[in-house]
Amino acid sequence: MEDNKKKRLEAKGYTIGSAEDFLGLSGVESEYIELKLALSQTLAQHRKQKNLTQIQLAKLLKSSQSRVAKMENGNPTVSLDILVKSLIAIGATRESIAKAFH
Amino acid sequence: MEDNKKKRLEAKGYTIGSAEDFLGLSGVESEYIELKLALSQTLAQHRKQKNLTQIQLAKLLKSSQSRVAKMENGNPTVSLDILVKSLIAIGATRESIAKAFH
DNA sequence: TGACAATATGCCATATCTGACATAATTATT
DNA sequence: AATAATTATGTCAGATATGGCATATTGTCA
Repeated sequence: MEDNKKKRLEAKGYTIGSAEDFLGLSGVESEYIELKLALSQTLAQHRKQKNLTQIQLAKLLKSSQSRVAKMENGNPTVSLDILVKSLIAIGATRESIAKAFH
Repeated sequence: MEDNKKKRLEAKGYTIGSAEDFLGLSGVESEYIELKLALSQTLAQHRKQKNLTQIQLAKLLKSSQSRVAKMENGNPTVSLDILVKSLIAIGATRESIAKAFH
């Protein structure tokens, strides 16, 4: 568990120390990150389904393309709040948001 | 809709302008607030089910009693992130978190 | 391959959230 | 009712997230 997983997260900007630290984090923090990634992917799916570019979505959300990119990549500076708000704004149902949590 | 609802939200610290503004907000923002309140209540339920005081939960979360109180009341200065992290920390399953979104 | 559209990354000033503390209000317990 | 225990509210300095811009990278199509 996975140097691969660790590297994937590090590549996205998460700070991860030693292997032990990483294992130690596996409680709350890692589950939270998983949820965030699930929401990120859900957002990207909804955008693509609507044939929108990140720029178009950014305008809809009154945000910027760069932030949309970060949202869709689970960047650590992106909050659950803005992910959920964005999903609502793009028309995702509560049910489809809930699915990401399952 | 509902001076009652408006007043309930205002009492919790949400800034709500004219009735029109409030209706205007009824899209993304109000749905987001509803979700947050649902998570707040879920957190309170879990805490009570475990017979913990807010102080005990605060210690578990490495936070403070006052912040726990705000979490459980849907205070606008509380983020979804911390609500979800707290739910995970208290042992809520992903499924039970998802239910709040349904 | 080159040119163009789309997405990703780094950075920053401003805005928002955080834990903590003090204290008020509410709710048991006697 | 009085006291104690619990929960709620106000405030603030420090921490984190925000949109936006510049630029890099990747993908697409001629």
